[in-house]
This record gives sequence, structure tokens and C-alpha cells, in this order.
Amino acid sequence: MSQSVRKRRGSGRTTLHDVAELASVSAMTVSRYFNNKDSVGSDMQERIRAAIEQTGYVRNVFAGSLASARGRSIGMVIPHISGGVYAETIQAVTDTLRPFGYQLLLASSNYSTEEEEAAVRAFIGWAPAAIILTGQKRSRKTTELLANAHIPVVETWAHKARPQHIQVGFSNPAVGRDSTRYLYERGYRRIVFVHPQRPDDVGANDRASGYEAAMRELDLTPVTFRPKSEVLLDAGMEAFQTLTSGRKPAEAIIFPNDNLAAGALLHGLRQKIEIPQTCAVMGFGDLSIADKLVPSLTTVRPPRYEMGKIAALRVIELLRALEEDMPTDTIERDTLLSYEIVQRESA
Amino acid sequence: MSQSVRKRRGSGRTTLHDVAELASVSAMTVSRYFNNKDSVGSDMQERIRAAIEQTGYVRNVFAGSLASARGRSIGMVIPHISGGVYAETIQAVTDTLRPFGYQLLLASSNYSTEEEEAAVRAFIGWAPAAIILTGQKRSRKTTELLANAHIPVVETWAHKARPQHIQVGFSNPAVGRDSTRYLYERGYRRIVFVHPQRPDDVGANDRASGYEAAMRELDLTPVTFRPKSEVLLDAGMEAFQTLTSGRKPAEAIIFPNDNLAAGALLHGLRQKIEIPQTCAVMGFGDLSIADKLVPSLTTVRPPRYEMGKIAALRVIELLRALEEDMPTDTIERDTLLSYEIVQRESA
DNA sequence: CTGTTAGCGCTTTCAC
DNA sequence: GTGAAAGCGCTAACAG
Repeated sequence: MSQSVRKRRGSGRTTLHDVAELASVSAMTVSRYFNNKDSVGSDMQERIRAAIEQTGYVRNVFAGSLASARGRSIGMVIPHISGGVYAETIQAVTDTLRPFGYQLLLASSNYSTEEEEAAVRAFIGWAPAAIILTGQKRSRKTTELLANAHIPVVETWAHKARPQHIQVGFSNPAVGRDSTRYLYERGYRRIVFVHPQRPDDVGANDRASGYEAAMRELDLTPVTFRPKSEVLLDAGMEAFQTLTSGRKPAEAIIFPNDNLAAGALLHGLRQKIEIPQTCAVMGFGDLSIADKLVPSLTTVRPPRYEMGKIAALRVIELLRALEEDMPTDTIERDTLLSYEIVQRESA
Repeated sequence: MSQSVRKRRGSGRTTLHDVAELASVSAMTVSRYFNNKDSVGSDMQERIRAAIEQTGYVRNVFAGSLASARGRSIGMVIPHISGGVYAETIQAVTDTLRPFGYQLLLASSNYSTEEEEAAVRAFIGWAPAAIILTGQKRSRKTTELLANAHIPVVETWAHKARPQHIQVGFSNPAVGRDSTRYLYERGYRRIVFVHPQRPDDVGANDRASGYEAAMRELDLTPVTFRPKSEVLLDAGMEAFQTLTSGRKPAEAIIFPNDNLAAGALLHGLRQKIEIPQTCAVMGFGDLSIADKLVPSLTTVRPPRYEMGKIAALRVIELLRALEEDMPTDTIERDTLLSYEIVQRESA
């Protein structure tokens, strides 16, 4: 047998052909076995299974994806890894995706459109089957990259009036409006909205808009405050301290998230400022600590897990439809989920 | 020109050849440009750059990885996404890896050896350049998979006496021992250690061992408690409530992590149990909320960011050495990092 | 239900 | 410094 002069190292790993040889079938049959076990005869199934077991074979994702021009991953960009806000959504996405064999590619944008762009660019090279984005501001280049990729894009967390892609989210302006009305109904009038430190936190900005609209509807003057501190808890403390002192102290404060609100509560506790008597506090997110704080935190619970789950389901539906050349217009493109005001002690 | 009868769809995306054609160079030159800009002439560099810009070309990772048998990803398995404990380590890894162009593949094991095995198995198919694990218990199959993959493995968070791989971590038994001694020195005698709900939380178990050893050295009887609740904060409350009541209440409690300790503190606050007068509380982790709680939480700060950073650096060093056929025995295989007892009000 | 052949898009190897 | 050819490991397309 003449051997080619050119030699390449190869990875040394077990390949499909090794398995096929061991099972005395063709490579194609083994490939079919992986994609749909029942498309091969039962005797072969058993032989293949044994050969895989014996060799410890693991499919090479690269070769498969290259050949089929279909990635086995889903890219997801979130604003931030820590903070715990997105953890449940990520968990939901991985839970939902797992049975379908997709690997999650995760990147955080740090609330920056530039970093989001970099993440999307990196993803594209991985030919993800789809991309899930959390509703941040988007750079033009990112939009372009997404469009050129010709893959399903699902946006979650924010619900936009004019979505560019499939979206699964809740209305941030409505949260802002309802929080404001909730406080109004409980008798508070001097209601202040605290901005997040991240100016690009679109969700919080939208909640601010809702707050402002509601205040005007109620014939009240919207007042907002933007803390200087970059640290979440410190920012909450700073806001609470500033807004409860002075000549016309706030009667109630809406914080952009539970972390800031927790800072306020802990500050109140330490300074012996009575909440909600002196000043009511309302958060957003319903983090696990919210009902444990003293006083417990009145907040808004977004559908964190549900958003991830439905976003992932949309992705699966879309991919299946595209794969089978089915029409995609029966797939829901715009899912508005509800949130819940969780009434506790702080407001 | 005769066209092949067999046709495959192709992904439709811009390829290296498209760029090469536009720049009037060979594909190989463009490939070289990506791997090392200065290995091609400066005039070509400019033409290639322009062609890439114009086409919006993004390299196909699959084709490249398949051809070179070298993945462009690093797999990382952590016990849990939420909780905030590992977020900083993940951040450190991504920060450190980014300039080298590696994509992070992240999976959580949910503190389960089976899920860890599934994650590692999934990773292998992606031919990661290396794998970073957090020190959990490992199944035999996982060890086998890792060995067969022939790639660098770095373990972090836990520091083991007989490490199987390169490790970067701190000593959990030492943390348990030092926490115990710290409390002893401050006059506490009836010191109880609370177990985490996850029996597979190896780190916490090791801290428990350290605690037990220290107690015996001090001629005290080790007492441990295992809460029934699965919810972190609730488990802390449960432990605190149980251990401070009864005939011989605990004088000090060491919690396996700050979440449980926070639950205890908040319970004390609500029930008006004075901490540390009635019972001292010590945590582990130094989460951002630790110094904001009332009373502020005495805890232990592990080198969260540092571990991720050094683990990633080890990976980079190893990969570089392997790539250039350098000896790898100059690379530090065992890095023991220090932690810090953060003294605050609760103990 | 199973096998054969070609080729996905890139990089390795060799040649100039 | 640059190019041509071969092939990484798998799957689409076609044939039986």
C-alpha cells in the first residue's frame, strides 16, 4: 500500500471511522446513529453502541458543524455575570437547551455596546445556530453583524415597541408606571426615582420613563437622582442618605434594582431611619434576599426564569422550522410577559 | 466551465477565499495574515485588511479548528452560576483569556458529579484547548475523559494535597481551622459548624474537617449542624434559630458560606437576637453584602479573582509551551494562595 | 436501511 | 514572503 508522502498529525483522537470499523459498519451509519438512533437497524445499533462505549468516542463538533454548515451552539450575551439578576435566565436557557444538544456560548457585555459587539463578532465565527440577546442598546455594527449571520436572533428581558427580532420580555415602562402608581395609592407623593450607575442600562432607563409619565399623569413632579458611587450597595446607601436629608426629603424612593434598594435598607437599619415611616423603599428584581431584609423589600418580580425558557423555546421552534423548511410565520414573534409587584414591608 | 452535479448548499457566508480573491492574493496569505500579520508583506496587509473590512468577513472557527486540530476555546465547569461566589472567578478567566482569543465554554455542575461529567463530555467534542475545573468531587469516568483528551487541566478553588492536575487554590481545611481559632481567641468556646445543604460541596466539607481538627486541638468538642432547608438564606435562619435555642445554645457559629450567614444575621435582626453578644456569626466568601449587613459580617475572603486570573495564566503558559515544544516542567503546577479573615461586627 | 463519494473552509506541508 | 495541494472528521447528496 503506497502511503502519501504528505503527512498530517491528526488529533490522535478516536474518530467516527474507528468506531465504524470496530462495529463493522460504514461511517455513515454511525453518523446516522448519532443523529437519529432509529434510522439504523437494531442489530447495528447495538454494535455501534458497544463500539462507542469501548472507544470512549466523542463526536468532533467542528467536523460535524463544518460539514453540515450548522452550529451546535447558541450564543447568549448578558449585561453582567454577577449580580444574580440574569443567573436564573441563563439557567433556564441551559435547562431548556440541554435536551436538544446545544452548547451555550456565554458572553457578558458589561452594559457596554462595544463589548456586546465584540461578543457578537466572536460568536459569529462559531456559527451559532441562534443568538439570544438581552435588551441593551445595540451598535449599528452589531445589527449589521446579526443581519449578515442569517440566523435567528431572540431578544429578551426588555420588550420594545418596535422589535427588530423575536422578543420575549416584559415592559419596563409599565413597571416604572405601576411602581409609581402603587406608591401613590399608598399615599406617597414625593416619589423619587433613582437612576442606575450604568447609563446604558436600557431597562432601568425605560422604567424611569414610565415613572416620569406616571408622575405627570398624577400631577406630580418627577424627581430623579443619580448616585456617584459605582458600587451597587454603596450607591443605594448614597441615594437614600441624600434623598432622606435636606429640606424636602423624599417620601418614597424607587430604586432601579434590588441591590441598590438593599443598600438603602441596610443604611436605614444602621442609621435607625424608619422604613417605610420616614421613607418608603421599592426595588426591582425580587432577588432572593428581598424578603429576608429588615424591613422586607417591596419590589417587582420580573419573569426571570420564564423569559429564558421561552426565549430558548422560540429558538428551538425556529431552528426546527428552518430545518424542515416549514413556514416560520406561525411562530410567535412577540411575547409580552407579565411581572408582579411583590408587596412587603418597605413600601 | 463544467459544474459538479452534486451540489451542497454551503453556508452562504463570506469565506477566506472570497477575501483572498478580492485582495488578489492567495487564501493562504490571508490565513497567515490572521495568524501573524507581520508574516505577510505590508502592501498585502493593507489590501487584505481592506477586503476583510469590505466583506465583513469573520473566520469560521470550525474549519480552522478542524484543520489545525486545535480548539479555540477553554472549557470551564463551576458548581453553580448564581450565588455570586464564582462570578468574579469567571470574570477573571474571561478577562485574562480575551487578549489571547479564546472563547469560554461555561457549564455548571450544580454541585453534581454526574452533571460535571456530562459537561466535560460535551466539552470534549468542542476540542477545547484546555479545561478549568473547580475543585469538586470527580467521577471516575470524568477523570478518564480528561485523561483521554490529552489537554491541560487546571483545577481551582480547592487546593488538594495530592492534586491530579495543575491547581490554583487555597486550603479549605486551613480556613476551617483558622476560623475556629479566631473565634477561640475571641473567647468563644461552644463553637458550632453548619454544613451546607449540598453534601457534594467539597470545599465546605474540607472546612468542616479543619474545624473539627482545630476543636480537638483546643480540647473542645466539635458540633456540627445540617439544616434541612434547601434555600440558602432559609437554611441559615433555620440553623441560627435551632442553635441559639435549647439548653446549651451555641456561643458562635461558623457558616459554610456568607449566604447562610446572612440568613442568620437577618433572622437575628428580626427576632432581636443580639449578635455577637448572644451568639457570634462567621461566614465564608466575603460577598459584597457582607460588610453592609447589620451587624456587618465577619467572614473569610478567598482570592476569588486571583484564582481565576492565575488559573487562566497557567493555561496560557501551558498552551504556549506545548505549541512551541518547550518543556512544561518550568511551569508552576501547584499554587497555594492565601485567604484573609475579615474582622467585622458579627464575631 | 445502508453504503459511496464529494466537499464544508480552513491550515499544514511542501515547493518556490 | 508567497502559493498549490492535500486533508482535518464529519455529513449532504445520491445510489442501491
